[in-house]
Amino acid sequence: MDNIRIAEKFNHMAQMLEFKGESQFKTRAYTNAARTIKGLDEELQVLHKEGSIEDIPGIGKILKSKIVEMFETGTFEAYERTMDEIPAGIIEIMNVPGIGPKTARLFYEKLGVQTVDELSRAAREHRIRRLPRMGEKQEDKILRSIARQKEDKDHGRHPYVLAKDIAREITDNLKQSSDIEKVAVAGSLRRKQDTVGDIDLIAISEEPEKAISCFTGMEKVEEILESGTTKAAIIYPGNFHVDLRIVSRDSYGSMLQHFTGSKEHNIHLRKLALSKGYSLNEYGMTDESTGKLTKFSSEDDLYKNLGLEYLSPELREDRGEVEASLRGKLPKLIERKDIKGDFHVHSNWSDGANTMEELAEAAILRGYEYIAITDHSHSTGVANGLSDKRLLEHIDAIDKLNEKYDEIRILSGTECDIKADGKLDYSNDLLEQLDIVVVAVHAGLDQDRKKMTKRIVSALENEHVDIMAHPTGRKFGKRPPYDMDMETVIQAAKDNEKVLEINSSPWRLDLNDINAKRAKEHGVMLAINTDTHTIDHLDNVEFGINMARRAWLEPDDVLNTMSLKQICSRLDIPKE
DNA sequence: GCCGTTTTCGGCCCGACTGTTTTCAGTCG
Repeated sequence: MDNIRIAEKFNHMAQMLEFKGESQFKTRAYTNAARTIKGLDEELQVLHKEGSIEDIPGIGKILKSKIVEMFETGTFEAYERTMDEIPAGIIEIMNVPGIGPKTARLFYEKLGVQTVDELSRAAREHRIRRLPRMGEKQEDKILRSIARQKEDKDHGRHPYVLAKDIAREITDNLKQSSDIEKVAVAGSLRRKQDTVGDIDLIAISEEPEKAISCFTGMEKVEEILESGTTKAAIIYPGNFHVDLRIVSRDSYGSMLQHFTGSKEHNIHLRKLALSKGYSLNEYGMTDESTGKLTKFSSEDDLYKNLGLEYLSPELREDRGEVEASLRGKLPKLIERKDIKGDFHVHSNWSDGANTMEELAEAAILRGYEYIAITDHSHSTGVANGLSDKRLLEHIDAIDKLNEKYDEIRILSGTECDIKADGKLDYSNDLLEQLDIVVVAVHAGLDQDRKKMTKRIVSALENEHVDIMAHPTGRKFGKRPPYDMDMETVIQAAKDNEKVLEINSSPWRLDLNDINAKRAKEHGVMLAINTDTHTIDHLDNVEFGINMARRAWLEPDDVLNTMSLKQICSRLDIPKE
């Protein structure tokens, strides 16, 4: 049982308890514990051996005993008992937007509805409207929600890069309006999460109702979900749920902070405010004893008033950032200007679109000191992987290219396949001739956890290997991460002094923030690579940096912030 | 179910919008 699975069980338990009508505080305890566990830097199994599970905030005696029970049996008794009490489809019904535990329970008790399909039928047959507090509109709303959910394969989440473009289009549109003074992106998009559920925008306007109708009246709006005097929500093409909140100038800082979240971060701030005698909301801070409201026009002022250093949006996940800020121990997050090169780039020797020259020139344009050309190895036949003979020619071609350029050093490399048995695609004799060896898994992705973990670890034990590329193999909308034990892989990287990649492709972002943070905590270095296949991809480094910042990475945690000189000495590459 | 330099009991973040109501419960973020 790893942390992710334990967190999932607790989340599921919380939903079942909600349905049963248990105390909201009890269900919240499960939800909080699940969230905390997901963000842990250590496996609970390890913490258990150290006897420190109960030190985790939000986990007390009872939840600890359930975790231990899961180590032994894969589940816990209360969970199984609750599962028996509740029809399996109920949770799915609660996941339909607009339907919460109370409504799901009402449908179950009065109509016997146990699945989403049965709910759909009940709505079509107009049986819903006969229930208390239900009507025609509710039936419509439920049917639309179910339809939207069905056509949405990605469970309402969109890759950051797509959401960013949509947000740009909408904010550009709103800026045209004379009733809107300023528009800003908030929510998970501003926190630069790898995927975002919906797009949150805030706008300053002295004419809120005009601003709202400008938003809901945009040409491409597919559906208006809600439209009030200060807030509206729409569906935009591509199944994007977009929220807009209107704010006056003097509360802008409070509102931006509030709608940037995360929810958990905000809850933490409000508790902190309460402990100082203030109540915090999206309009400002109210002194509990005098009732006086202080508004904040900037986020900076708000954080200062709470006794905190300014927190970058990427950190606002309640993963220890508030405590770190109180102690003045916030990380100095990595920035794009810190990046001095790229270690994962493909040329037209394998499946890239550009020549080595074009790649070198593009890297020079971006101010890089070095770039590694890492074409595929022969097992990846579909990508025109290099045979042993072509790899030697590849090395020669790079040598020649280096004679041409003074501004940049081109490193000879490979993205070498880790075969199913953990052996590498090239012999050690060949690998030794390269400046840098990046390894990756591309085939045989359905191996079981044990095999996959062993396969990766044995590659990391090879003395010539430098970097493990896209370590979990996930691709948004295509495939989940392959099954492996991240704890063991991170430990192997540590023991063998290997670097783990943050792959910057917006469809991969692998490692993600949580795993990258774990790697850092274990003292493993990371590389932010782009996996470039056409020169434009070099700019995807922006997305990798987003992940790195969310993982609390500082320049010293990242290999490609080093100068060429430092890289040569670390990787044992001849200087000329 | 968790937690505690006011508390081992009694708290647990805060507000907008909708649909159905004639004052509010439910949901969401």
